[in-house]
Amino acid sequence: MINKRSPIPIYYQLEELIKDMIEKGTLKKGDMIPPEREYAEKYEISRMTVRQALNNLVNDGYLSRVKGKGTFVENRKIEQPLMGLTSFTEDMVSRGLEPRTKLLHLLKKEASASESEKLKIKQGAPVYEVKRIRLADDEPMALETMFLSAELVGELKEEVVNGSLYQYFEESLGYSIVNARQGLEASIVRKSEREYLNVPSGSPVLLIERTSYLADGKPLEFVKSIYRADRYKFLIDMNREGN
Amino acid sequence: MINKRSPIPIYYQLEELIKDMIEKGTLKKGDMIPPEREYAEKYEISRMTVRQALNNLVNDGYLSRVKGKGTFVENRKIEQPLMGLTSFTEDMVSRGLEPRTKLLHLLKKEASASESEKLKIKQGAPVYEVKRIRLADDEPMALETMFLSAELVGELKEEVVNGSLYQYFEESLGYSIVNARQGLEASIVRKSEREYLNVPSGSPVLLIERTSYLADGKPLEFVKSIYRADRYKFLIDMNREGN
DNA sequence: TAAGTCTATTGGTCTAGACAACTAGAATTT
DNA sequence: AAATTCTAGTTGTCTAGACCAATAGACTTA
Repeated sequence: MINKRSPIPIYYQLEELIKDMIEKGTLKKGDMIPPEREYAEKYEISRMTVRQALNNLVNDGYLSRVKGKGTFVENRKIEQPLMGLTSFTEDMVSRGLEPRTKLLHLLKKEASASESEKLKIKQGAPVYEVKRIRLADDEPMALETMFLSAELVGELKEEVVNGSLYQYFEESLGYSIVNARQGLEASIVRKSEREYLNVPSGSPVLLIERTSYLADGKPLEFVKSIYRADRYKFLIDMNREGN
Repeated sequence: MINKRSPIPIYYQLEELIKDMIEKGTLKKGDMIPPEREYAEKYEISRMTVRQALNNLVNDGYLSRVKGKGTFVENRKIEQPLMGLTSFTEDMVSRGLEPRTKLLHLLKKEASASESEKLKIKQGAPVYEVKRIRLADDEPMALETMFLSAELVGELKEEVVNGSLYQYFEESLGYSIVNARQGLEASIVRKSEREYLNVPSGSPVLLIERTSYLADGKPLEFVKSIYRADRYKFLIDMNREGN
């Protein structure tokens, strides 16, 4: 449970413990969590330490406090990593659809002029081009072409490309996307795309281009996606913090 | 400076005190602020109380801490209006185009079921429906239909509707939009829209629906826009603060 | 019945320390 | 001169309390 002799701070251990329960659904939105004093007694730690853990979870949007009542589980939605920027996988799951990916090709090549410009690398530098069909409930949802600087991502194997690349970047490479720029426009499906998307000629599609940036400002990826308009609506919430 | 007998929490007083110095420029970016123990001694308060103040400022992006070195002033977050949410007028200007608006109609009516739901008002409550053609460099760019609760905006005159409504809301009514939810999808232009947008049959269009919320959570407006895909690309930047 | 009062429980603020971990520069040793 | 060690100063973690403020339900009173 909680290891007081661990070099990992107690408040952090408690934080992860509660966060897990929220993410696993043991604690649902609106539930009241045990009072601070109870945590303190149960784990034989100071209440201030409990509060440090809870404060962090409140700041991250997992919990909210009400004086005199208790501390309650919030909608995990707020914790979205980057507003409006979710991976296809997460996006589909949140819509109640089952995501799947079909790899069309994965190739390593020299960066073209436009690719090098987007990724801010030298022309001719090695890049990966990953082209995939994204399915939801086994029906094509989007056609996606992603460009990655080979220097940043190292060797890219087929197994990796079949899953969620974001997860791979975060968990295996330790990269964290902090900025993204997207462009969205409407268009008509091209002939070459029709066979992949399985739509009739003349169908509308949503073109999404995204460049994602790491903390140091380097672009990690450039992605062009073509979404079926009959199946996909791009949703985005925006807000500014108080003050 | 700091009043220990005030009902205002000490940590909050200290917070405001430091925040003021940052905003007034007494403390500049990169400056190291006095060590926690110094604040504690100077104001005769506990170091934990100082830390509570500093923690809040760190969370708000005013300060950053470096273990073993000190606490430093950060670049004060730029007060972005609302990421990705600019008025048509601002949007066009930033693209180097000259915005113009042509009013199609301005009418007051009773809210339909869907309108009342979007605006969170009672069905049958008075709403304004404003339908406008948005032009850029005198060429149609979008067709826009906006719904507003009459109770919130009071009387809406034609003169007002011909300019930037956002400006009117902010400056004349004192409303400030803090949240917005947008949905974007691709479609094919409808026959009824073609004459306004001046595009051939079968042309792709970008449908944008937006609901804007005030600080108290009330929706101020619900807007449906139809943009010409051949002229308009929706651009959005996203970022998350530190972490 | 209705209104007011008490009480237990909750989170909010605050103290006065302790020791750990990290940084940078000074002092020492090799 | 270079490498190592020491030291002062910083933030980070944690304790074991104290009292305040808000809530909700039980209880009392008019």
